[in-house]
Amino acid sequence: MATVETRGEPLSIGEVAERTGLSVHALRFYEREGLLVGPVRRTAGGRRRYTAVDVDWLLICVRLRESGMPLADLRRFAELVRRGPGNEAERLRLLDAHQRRVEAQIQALEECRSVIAWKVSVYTEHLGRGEAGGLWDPTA
Amino acid sequence: MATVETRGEPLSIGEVAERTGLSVHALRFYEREGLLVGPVRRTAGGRRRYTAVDVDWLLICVRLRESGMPLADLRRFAELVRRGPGNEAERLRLLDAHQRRVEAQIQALEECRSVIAWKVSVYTEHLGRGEAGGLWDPTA
DNA sequence: ACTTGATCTAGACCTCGCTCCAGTTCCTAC
DNA sequence: GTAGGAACTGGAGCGAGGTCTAGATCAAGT
Repeated sequence: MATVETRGEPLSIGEVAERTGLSVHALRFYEREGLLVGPVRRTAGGRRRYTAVDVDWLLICVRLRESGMPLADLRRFAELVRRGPGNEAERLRLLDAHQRRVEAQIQALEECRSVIAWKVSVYTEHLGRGEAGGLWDPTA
Repeated sequence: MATVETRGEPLSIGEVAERTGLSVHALRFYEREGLLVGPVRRTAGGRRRYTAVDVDWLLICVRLRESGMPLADLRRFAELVRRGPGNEAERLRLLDAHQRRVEAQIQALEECRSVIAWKVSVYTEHLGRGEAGGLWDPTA
């Protein structure tokens, strides 16, 4: 996948924040919450050093979150991955279920869009007619 | 619009809850928050009696909320409508801005969907090959 | 009359997903 | 060696959007 150019050098939390769009706070929070697959490496001084793999995982997390997967599910998924091979079927079920939810979401949004578009057109037309009052108001 | 068959008879809060999908609690909450266009009528005994117009407005609210409009914006919109004619341009701006957000949202979701679909296909293929381990794991 | 169930109000409480703070330590540059 | 910025931990706080409780009232059925 290699979605992000990291040239093998580990990244600081700030750099990862930039690359993923998550805040530094959120990154630490995700870690505390067990949303990462492995423990993040540390420098001698205790600072986090993220690898490209960490970042790729985070980018997936971001997509899953963006599409409304709750942190709890994300955590379950991370656990499965952490446990290693053997549970791929379960991971697939999880993803698949989420995919369906996303599709439902898109459809719902499209319905909303058309309702809104209709309303927008009602107003546009009304204004186009030069404020000719009388627009059926309470719900318009 | 007449999205809902009400035959002119006012409805109780429970009936409106059924028709709009909002909970009875949420309906009272919305009212307190000034999200309705007019004050809801009451029976002698103090119970709310919703008209078809109220319900239509609520159905629009539901769509706007479903598509992520914050309650604050919904309140602003309700206020504009409450104030009566003359501010249609502002109402339009509000709706139009929201419409754009919805479109952006749909696009974002579609990107998420395709990322997820890709991941689903990785797993499906992997499982299809009969558990032939070696799936690049940490992010898979 | 009595039971049952829906509604009423005011306000406390809840979940989610961060965000921010305090106080400290690390590191880089001058 | 010192200043200044980034990162560290643990825990408190927050905003959104409801949800729920308590205790009372209303209304319909038997």
